[in-house]
Amino acid sequence: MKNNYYKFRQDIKVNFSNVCINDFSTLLKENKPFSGVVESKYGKEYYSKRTYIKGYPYGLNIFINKRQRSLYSLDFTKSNGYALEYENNDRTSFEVYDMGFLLEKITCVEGKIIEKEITEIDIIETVKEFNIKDLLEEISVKYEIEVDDIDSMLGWGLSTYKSVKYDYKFLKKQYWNYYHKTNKEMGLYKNNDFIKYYTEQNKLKDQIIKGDVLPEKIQYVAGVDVAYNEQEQIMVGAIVVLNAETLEVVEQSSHVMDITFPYIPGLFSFREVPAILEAFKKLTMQPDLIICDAQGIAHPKNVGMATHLGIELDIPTIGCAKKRLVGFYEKEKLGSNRADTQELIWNSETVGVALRTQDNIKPMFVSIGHKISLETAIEWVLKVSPKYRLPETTRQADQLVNSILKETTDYDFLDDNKV
DNA sequence: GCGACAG
DNA sequence: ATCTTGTCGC
Repeated sequence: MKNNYYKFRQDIKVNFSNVCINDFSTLLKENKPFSGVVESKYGKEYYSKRTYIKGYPYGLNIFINKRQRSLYSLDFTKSNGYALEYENNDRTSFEVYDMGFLLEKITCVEGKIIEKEITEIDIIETVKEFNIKDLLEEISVKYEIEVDDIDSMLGWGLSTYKSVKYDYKFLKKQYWNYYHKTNKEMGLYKNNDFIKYYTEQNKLKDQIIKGDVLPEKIQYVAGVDVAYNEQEQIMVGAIVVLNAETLEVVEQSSHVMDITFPYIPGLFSFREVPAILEAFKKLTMQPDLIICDAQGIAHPKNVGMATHLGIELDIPTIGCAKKRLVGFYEKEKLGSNRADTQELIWNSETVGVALRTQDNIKPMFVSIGHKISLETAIEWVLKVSPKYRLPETTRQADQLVNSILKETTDYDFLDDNKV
C-alpha cells in the first residue's frame, strides 16, 4: 500500500492564522456578500475550511472526510485569509481578513447582529488563460508540495471554477491534456506495453456475434459496475441479477481486488473486466442478458467493455453508456421523447444509437455487446429503464459497489490515531 | 501538431 | 471513476 499519497496532505503548510469559527454558515447566508474564512465541522462526517470573498468561494479550501484529505485553491496563488472572534462583555465580534485587509466586521449580542461593516473591494481579477504547467510549478513552490501530488488535488478542484466565473470546460480540457501528457512522459503509456492488448482486441473482434442468440424467454437481466479507491489502489467489481419482469434484485455478488490496469480510453475493458469476472464466479445462477455501463461495438476497434465481457462469458451483452466514445449522430434530428433514437455512425457503419430513455433527458449510447441485435438491445434498455435515465441494472450495480467500497475503506482521516 | 477520448 | 457546496427551478 502506498503511503506517500496522504503524507504531504498531513504536512501541508497553509497561511491561515485564523481562530476557529464554528457554524459560520448561517451568518454567511444572511449576510451576503460575505468575505472571510469559514471553518466547518459536521460531527465526525467531515471538516472543511474555505475562504470567501463577496460570497464567492475563493482561495484555499481544505477538505477532510473519512476517506480522503484534499486541498485545492480556487485561484491557485493568493490566499491569506483569517478571521477573529472575540468577546467584549455581552458582545461577540467577528473580524474577517484576507490578504491583509479587514473585509468585514460583525458584532452580535446574544446571537443577533447589531452592527455590520463591509469593506468595499473590487471583485478579484480572474486570469483566463495560462499555462497549466507553470501554474503547477507555482503552487508547488508556494505550498511546498510536489507537482505530482498537486495533480490529484486538481482533479476536482477545477470543477469548482464555475462558481467564480471561470471557463470551466476550458480548464478541464487543459488539465486533461496535461494529465495524459505527464502520464506519457512517466512511461505509463508506452505504446509497446499495450501492443499485446491491442492485438488481443483484434482476436476478440473476430468472435463477435451480432445477431440475436438469446434464450426464448429472458428471465434474468444483470447489471455490472466497478468502483475505485485510487488511494488504496483497490477496486470493487459487482454483478447484480434482476428479475426481468419485476426488476427486483434476485442475486448479487462482488469482488474486491487491486487495480492492475490504468484507465486508457480504448483499453477500458482490460481495467474493469477482471473484477467483474471474479464477481461473476461467485454467482450461483446465470443471467440471460447483461447490460454494461460502457460501450459495446461503438468502440474504435468494435470491442468495448460490453463486447469483451460478452465474449469472455459467452453471454448476450448490451453496451449502454452515458457518454459517446466514437461515432457521430445527428443531434438536431434526435427527438426529445422516450424511445427516440438516432443512429451512431462510425467508419461508415452503424455501431449503435443515441437513445432517450426518458422524455427531455440526455440520451444514452446503446450498442450491441455480443449475441444480440441492436433492435433487441434498444428494446431491453427501454424495458429496464422505466423511471430513470440509467437502466435499473446499472443503478443497482452502482449502489452495490459503492456501499462495498465504503465498507472496505478502513482508515479514517478524521481520527488521527487511525491514520 | 493538436484535439478527442466509455469508467 | 472520484471528490462536494450552494443555488435554482420544477
